[in-house]
Amino acid sequence: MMASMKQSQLFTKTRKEAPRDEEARNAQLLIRAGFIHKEMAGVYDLLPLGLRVVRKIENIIRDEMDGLGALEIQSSALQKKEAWEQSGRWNDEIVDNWFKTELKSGQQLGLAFTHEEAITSMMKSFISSYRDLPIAVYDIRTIFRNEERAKSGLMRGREFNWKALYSFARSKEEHDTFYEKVKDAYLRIYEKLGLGGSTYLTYALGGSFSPYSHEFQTLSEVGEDTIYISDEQHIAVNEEALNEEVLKDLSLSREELREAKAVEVGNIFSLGEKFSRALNLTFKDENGTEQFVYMGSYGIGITRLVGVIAETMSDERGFIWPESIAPFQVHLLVFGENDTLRIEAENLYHDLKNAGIEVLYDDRSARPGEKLADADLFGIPYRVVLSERSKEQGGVELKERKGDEVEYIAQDRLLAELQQRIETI
RNA sequence: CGGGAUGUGGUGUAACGGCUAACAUUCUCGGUUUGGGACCGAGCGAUUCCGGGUUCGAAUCCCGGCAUCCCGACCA
Repeated sequence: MMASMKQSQLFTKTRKEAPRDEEARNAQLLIRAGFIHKEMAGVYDLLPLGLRVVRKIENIIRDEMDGLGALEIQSSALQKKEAWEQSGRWNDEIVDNWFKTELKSGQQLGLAFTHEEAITSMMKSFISSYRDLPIAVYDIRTIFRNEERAKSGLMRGREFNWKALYSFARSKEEHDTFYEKVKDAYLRIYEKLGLGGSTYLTYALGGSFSPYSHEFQTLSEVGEDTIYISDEQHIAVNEEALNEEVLKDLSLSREELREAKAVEVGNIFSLGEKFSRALNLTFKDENGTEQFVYMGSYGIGITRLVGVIAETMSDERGFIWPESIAPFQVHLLVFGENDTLRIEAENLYHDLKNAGIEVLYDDRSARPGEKLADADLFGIPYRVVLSERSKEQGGVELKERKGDEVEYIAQDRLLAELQQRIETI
């Protein structure tokens, strides 16, 4: 992926009007700005700008996964039926959102919607002794879910990108320690994505070996979940798990909780021996006794995160991406066709680019109005304008997308100014 | 999967059962323009989702299918 580029190279186009077949704000804006293209209901192509956002989110996640000591792999999308039969999940009565297909030979295959079975099966090749553990592997890839009803743009698709982390431990204690570290890593991820304030560690049902599981919910009006928030502890309880037992466990009372709509942006599960028993993933302990591996799985819906962020970090003119995931850091615009200005803009572009700043340079011969409208729509954090007017004011104009303040600064000070402001991650 | 709505140039819309399916935008060409999606002129672009039916005549009415959106159900 190029760090910087000229806008004239961008083949996508912006639109003034949202397509009729999208009602969700996230999809309307992402399509208007040319970040995604709709293939069919619940299925979207990631275009250059959208892909850049996704890559940045992925890299934030990668850093945190690496920090946990997890190693990245790439799992296959085609999965064999046998592993799923061992866990009992091949049956459509149990899992109804499978996409299944078959080989020419007639052998049945599944299109991955999760990887507990596949990874557990795979790890049998690599785990045999307590010396091999603990292990954590993660995977960032496209998965498929045959949703009966796709909805809300990127929020609930049939094909989407996600990150899955699987952990393999010798004991519950070893697992629990790792689980807590993952919890913290997740919170740091949402923080880095600019969702820290609106994302809550949420207690939900579904824990195999505890009264509840943990999920991460981000406030949004388009959310499908209702959560009850404790502002004091910055945690929440999913409506489905709002019972006396859970409240007591968390030392919470109903009175201090407030209700809100939210989107599930991640979840973490202690799987215990559920899959290791089903697929017979074992290790020999120090005494030579065979034990089942204690597992955990941890997911983050990357595409859905793009949807949530698009939904919440935008105004009537377009996106307001946080610096950490904006497709570019700086949007450089030049107005008019004046040769001197054009040369200066070109030089500025190269200076910023060579300094390692990600610049989108609008070198098109479009009119100012169109360039400004596109800049607002794209939502790149810093907008730099070079024009006759800016020259009269002493150099270039600098404006942050999120604010209204316009500053004029000398061209030779621009780089230093930007370097000072732009967060380094 | 139950219910509702909608399908018309690339995009957004209009058109009483009746003229060559209209307007805006995009796009192409020429000209004038350059700080909030400019203006003038000339063009290109449609099997009105698909199939059947009613009618002298269907974008329009009826039936079936498909697609998309929304509500619900569902949702490791």
